[in-house]
Amino acid sequence: MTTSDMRHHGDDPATPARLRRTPSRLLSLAAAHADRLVGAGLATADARKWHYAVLAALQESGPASQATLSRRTGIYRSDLVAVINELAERGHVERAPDATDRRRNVITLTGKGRDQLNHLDTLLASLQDDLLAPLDAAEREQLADLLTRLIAHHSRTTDDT
Amino acid sequence: MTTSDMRHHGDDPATPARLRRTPSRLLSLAAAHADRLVGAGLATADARKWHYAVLAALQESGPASQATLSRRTGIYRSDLVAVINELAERGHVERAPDATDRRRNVITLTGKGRDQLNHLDTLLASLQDDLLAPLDAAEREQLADLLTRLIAHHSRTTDDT
DNA sequence: CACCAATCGTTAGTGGGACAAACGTTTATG
DNA sequence: CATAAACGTTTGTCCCACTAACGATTGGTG
Repeated sequence: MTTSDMRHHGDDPATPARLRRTPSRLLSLAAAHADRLVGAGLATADARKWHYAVLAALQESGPASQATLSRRTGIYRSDLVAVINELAERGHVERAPDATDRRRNVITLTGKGRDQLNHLDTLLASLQDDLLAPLDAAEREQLADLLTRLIAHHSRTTDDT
Repeated sequence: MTTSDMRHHGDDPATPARLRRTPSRLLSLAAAHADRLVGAGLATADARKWHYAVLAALQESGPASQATLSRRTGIYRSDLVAVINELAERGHVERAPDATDRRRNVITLTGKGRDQLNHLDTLLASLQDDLLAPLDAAEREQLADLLTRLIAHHSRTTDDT
């Protein structure tokens, strides 16, 4: 096999013009590249991106219930169960019933979890740098800004209080 | 249920600062919004995004084998089988054995397929417009440019000829 | 206080997307 | 002619987003 069996789904020879510059497609492709990149990087540290999200949330706001973590990280509470399980297995987090509200579990960051978080912080920083390699500082700012605005706009769906 | 059972995974109250501006996360979120938006829109027309990709490829370059379509659209050849099945069911495409190379199937766009493509073209255009609503023309250009460069950069992986 | 609604953690399941592996068939090449 | 490669297909894996339902618990209202 000279040419890789299937190339990394990058941009191919004769991609239809209509697809080539479709914004939603560009977003998907870029996100896919980003996901593969950070996914592979985090796998190095026996972690997935949700692990990082939970650890970061715990450090920044202290112990929390799973429901709270779900809101803070955007992880569905259904999926959070598995994430907490994995983190608990690795000793990065502790799950204990909440004495004051027995419906809840209190999730606490352990010392080992804090170490892991520090590790992931530096790892993530270098991965983001790889990801944005072709862009200079100003362009990185621009991209972050544009994406943030897109997201903010589309987050306003079915809003009620 | 006053507040939706689970909000659309948009940006939540107290998202950790570290996550808030992480480029890979912004990309994923924006892509997710985009995917949901166009996915829902295309569902209206009983289509998925890969349908559009295949139809566009066929119209722009004429009848092709599945392998060729795979290269042009970036769909894995394994997954393309189902896409072609769906398009064939709907009569948008015809699958016939290639007389000159009996390993291949020749996929041909039908009249009905061309109609559907036209429909999807206008539909897609309006969806892209919804997606980019918060950005002006110059910013849309910028975004497309930045994403294109990111993608181009990361497509160069394991290159050999 | 009794009742009902809401919240929480959890299990199970759906559907899409990206991808690997293997297989039978067919074509190209040394 | 033998072997390698290409093609279409099936099957299966992994991750992500999301829905539905349940048992246990708590809070609010009449």
